[in-house]
Formats: sequence, C-alpha cells, structure tokens
Amino acid sequence: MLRLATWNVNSLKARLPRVEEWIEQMQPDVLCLQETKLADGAFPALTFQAMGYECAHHGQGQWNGVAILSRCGLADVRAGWDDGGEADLDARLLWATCGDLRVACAYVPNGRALDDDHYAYKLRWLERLRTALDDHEDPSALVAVCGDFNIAPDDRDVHDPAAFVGATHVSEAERAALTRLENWGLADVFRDHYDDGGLFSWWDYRRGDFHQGRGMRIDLVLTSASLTPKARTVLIDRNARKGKQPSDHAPVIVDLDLDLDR
DNA sequence: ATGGTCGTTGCACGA
Repeated sequence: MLRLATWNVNSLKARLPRVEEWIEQMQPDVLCLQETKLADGAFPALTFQAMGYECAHHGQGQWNGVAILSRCGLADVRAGWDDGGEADLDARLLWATCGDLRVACAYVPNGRALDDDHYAYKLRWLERLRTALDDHEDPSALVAVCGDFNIAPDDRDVHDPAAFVGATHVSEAERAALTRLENWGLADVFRDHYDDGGLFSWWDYRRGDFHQGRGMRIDLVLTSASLTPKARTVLIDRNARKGKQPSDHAPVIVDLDLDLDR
C-alpha cells in the first residue's frame, strides 16, 4: 500500500512542528505540500531526510512554494512550466516520479475575484497545466495530480452555494477548466468514494468557520484511469485542522494499492 | 457589526 497525501500548510516555517507531528502519526509515503512560503535555501530538507524522506522543493520565499516528499523514490523532478511560454513568476508547480507513481504538486492561483487580473491568470494557469499533461505525461500511466486547486468542483463542495454566487472558486469557467483537466484522463478520486456534501478541506480562520462547518473542498487528488481503481481509502484528515496553530487546510490522504518496491 | 484571522513583512496585503 502506498499512502499519498496533499496538504496546503500555509507557511512551512510556521507549520513545521505540526507537519512533523502529522508525518509521524500518518506516515505518508508521498506528501505534496503547498504554500511553503520558503526560498529553496530555507527548505528544511534535513529535517525530512532524518524522517526518511527525499525532498524536492520549488520555492520563491514569502509566497507560494510547493514541495514533494517521498520515501519511495524521487526522480524526474520538473519545476514550473516547460512549454516555451513565458516564465511563471510564482512557484506553484512541481512534478516527481515516486516509485511507479508520477506525481504533480500544484498550487493553483486563488483568482481573488472574477474581475481581477489574477482570475484570468488562474484560468490561463489551469490551461497550461492541461498542456503540460498533454506534452509530458502518459494518460495510461499511474498519475496523480495533487494540490490546492482553489476550485470547489460542485455545489456539494461549498457550505452555502447561495453565498458564493458571483465569487471565485465556484464559477462556471473555473469548473470548466477543472473538467478540461479531468478530460485528459483524471478523476477526482474523493468523489469516487463519497457522494456526500459538507465534506471540506479548507475553512477560513475567521468567524469560527471551522467549528461552524463553513468550509469548501478545494484540495483535490486527481488520479489517472489506471490509478483510480487502486484507491482503497480516501479521507480528509480534519483532525489536522484542530488544535494549536493549524493550517487553514486539512490534508487529503489516498491509500493506493501499489507496491512500494521498485 | 459589511468585520471577524492568519500568514507574510514591516505599519499593508494576500488568502
């Protein structure tokens, strides 16, 4: 069994004690982190190495930053875009091969508001991710695209859809961009296991939203057709959102029926 | 009550 997880930690510097504790408890084999908010030189690689993980980090400091930790191999690392287009100033995308699994760690732009330039950047970014899949990846392989998508795939993934009319994360264009990614040959593996709404991965720090159940499911694991049926258990670890100094996101865990030997 | 909290950095802004 291979335990794959993804977690937006909202600053790895602020979150390192919680992340270390969580790794000890949950023992992921592959862990994708978003919003490390660290420069590459500040990434605590030795800490994770001491816990048995190889690491790749693509960071810029202050904002963004993505990492992949693996204790089942780490090869063919690629950071950002390789499409001949303009460089992305934001560190939001990292790829690695971990054993038999091709993994992407994505921190999709927030979008801010429908009329904001950042929203157009978000849609372009998602289209570029589809292009990266077309250009570099094999849809028949074992592929997992993990991360904070900043998109609630449907209204079950929002605590109050009426409150989000006209807002980012739920717009038709964002959801269509996600569908276009899925049309490459990926499935939202959480939805393969649960039909229920009200199961969220992010809650605003304000207003006691976590304890009031006001959240969204925006952290996703998209699995290729050969990988999807290998998922034995999918869960959002909302316990990680409790307690002192939590991230505003909870980790998503997928246990995959894959051999760890290579 | 048209805010509320965190993170960054540095007294503002992003999420």
